[in-house]
Amino acid sequence: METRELRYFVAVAEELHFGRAAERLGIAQPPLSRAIQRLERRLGVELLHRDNRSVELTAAGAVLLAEGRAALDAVEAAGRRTRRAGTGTGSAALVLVTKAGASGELLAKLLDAYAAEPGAVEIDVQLCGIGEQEGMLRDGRADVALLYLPFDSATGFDTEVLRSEGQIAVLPAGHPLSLETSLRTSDVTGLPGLPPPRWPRRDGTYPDGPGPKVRDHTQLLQLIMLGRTTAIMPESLRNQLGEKLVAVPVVDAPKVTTVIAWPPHSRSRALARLVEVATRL
Amino acid sequence: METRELRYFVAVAEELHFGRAAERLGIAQPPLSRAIQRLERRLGVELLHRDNRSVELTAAGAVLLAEGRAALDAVEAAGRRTRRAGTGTGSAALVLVTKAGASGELLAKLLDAYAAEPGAVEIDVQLCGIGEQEGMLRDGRADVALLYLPFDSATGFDTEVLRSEGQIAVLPAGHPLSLETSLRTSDVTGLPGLPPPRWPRRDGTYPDGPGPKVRDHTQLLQLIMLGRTTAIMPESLRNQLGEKLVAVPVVDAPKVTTVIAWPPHSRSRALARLVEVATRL
DNA sequence: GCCGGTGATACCTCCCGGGTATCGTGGCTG
DNA sequence: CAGCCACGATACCCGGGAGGTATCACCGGC
Repeated sequence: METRELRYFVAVAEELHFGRAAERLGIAQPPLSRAIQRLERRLGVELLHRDNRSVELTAAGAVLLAEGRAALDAVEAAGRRTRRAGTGTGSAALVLVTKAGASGELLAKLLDAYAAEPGAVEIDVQLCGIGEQEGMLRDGRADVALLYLPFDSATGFDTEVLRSEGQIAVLPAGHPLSLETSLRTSDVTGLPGLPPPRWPRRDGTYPDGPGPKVRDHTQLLQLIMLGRTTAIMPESLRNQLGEKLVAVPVVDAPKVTTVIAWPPHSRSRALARLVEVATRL
Repeated sequence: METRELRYFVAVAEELHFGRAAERLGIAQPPLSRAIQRLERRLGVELLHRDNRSVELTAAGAVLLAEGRAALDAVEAAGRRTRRAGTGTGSAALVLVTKAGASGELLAKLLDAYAAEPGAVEIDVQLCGIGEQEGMLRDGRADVALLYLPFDSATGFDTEVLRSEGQIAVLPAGHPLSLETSLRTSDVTGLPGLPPPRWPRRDGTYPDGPGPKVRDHTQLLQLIMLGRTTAIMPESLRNQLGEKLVAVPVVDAPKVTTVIAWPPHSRSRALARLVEVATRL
């Protein structure tokens, strides 16, 4: 199976429409139809059910969509990482990705400690939005990531645990609950007039609900300050809170584990060193 | 990057010889040379250093070799799993792979429990040699595996722990140590006249050393019975020992953990059910 | 019944993958 | 030191297939 065929199939499977898929791929519709037919013939499997009015995935097609995406990511990663390894200054630079707005203190310590190592290479730190890190690691835009379980998913990566911490509720100063010394999750989520914030989904849309839409942490803190919402977050963010905000430990919230994650087949010397430094912190 | 180019590059990188690589690929040498040149030009990176007498990998080439193998496995997996999903009886059969000679008792319980579930699909059990399981899971020949840590590596897979057990030393009956109630690793490995067995490597060759070559567990037990070697193995294999063999716990040997492992992007209903049943055992 | 949208087919072109023949270059050997 | 040989690169040719345009076949809706 060639990657071109996979790309074509994934496009059609996502659009469920040959015309739009062809447009997205920058080719005409007939070659696309033929390519899919050939693919089906070669695999001996019906991938799409064409109903002369609508296109839908068969069970086999759903499998190929999931597996094909993963395979395309792997191919893309191979290209990107090779390019980076070759065009670099000789010693390949590493790309580390972490969530924008996450506690920078751990990252700063890691970068400092690594830079002090002999033979340290340049590390390119990329900040990205919620849930993007896994994709970047998978398709080669990044080599290593700091992930926060259980918010992020580290499935398919090798990981080392760096830190585990509790969570705090962030409340506007003066709120009745801000006088408590500890809270439970249910105390915070069910507050009348303080609905939980709504984070964007991967496709940029927001779930329905009464809470305010937020895109990042500063926005969120601002909204809490204004008394419009409240939130539960890792306790290492406590020192990023301003004057008007109060943090109260939430005893039954799940622990947040910070891990350093990398693709399992990585064999880079620099990466191994970075991970080693991280675990020694 | 097309998979054909990746296959070509991996062949050359493994052979470090264009002629042999071309032969292995079933094409002539000139097209192979051109394909590699084009790949290098497109990536803008030198992958191989041709010295008019020898071919060697550059740093970027080494990266592409590792990443390319992974990508090719992913593409192959996509094809195989799709084929299986389509040509099956409708409800896709799962392929479970485990080491030949491993304790079958846990597997039997798992298969029985799963078969009793409503909507259970047929499970094809494949036995394979040492260290082959990861490859089979990676390239789609299998969907799920029973792995034994720390012997096998589960990096890159999702896993659930099924069991953890100690290890025993297996000695010929009558051996002085067989009267002990517990041993340490160093008691067993340093025995004069009882060198540890040699297992084949992935390429079929054996490491050097005095011990006898073994291919599987029955062979190994036979050799222990003959007083030619001795071995340390998980205690669940105790009930496979015959008359002439004695098992003694090895207190400082690492615990052996049996896990069920599957590729992280699997979304199959049947697989999820199987894993759920396994964790309930 | 006509129209519009959709995927499939027919047919053409041209690029590129693959083949054979040959060259250029070094290392090895007699 | 000359000739040979091993090996990758180059030159040139051919055929298949990828991609384009024009058109058909089917069917739902007004």
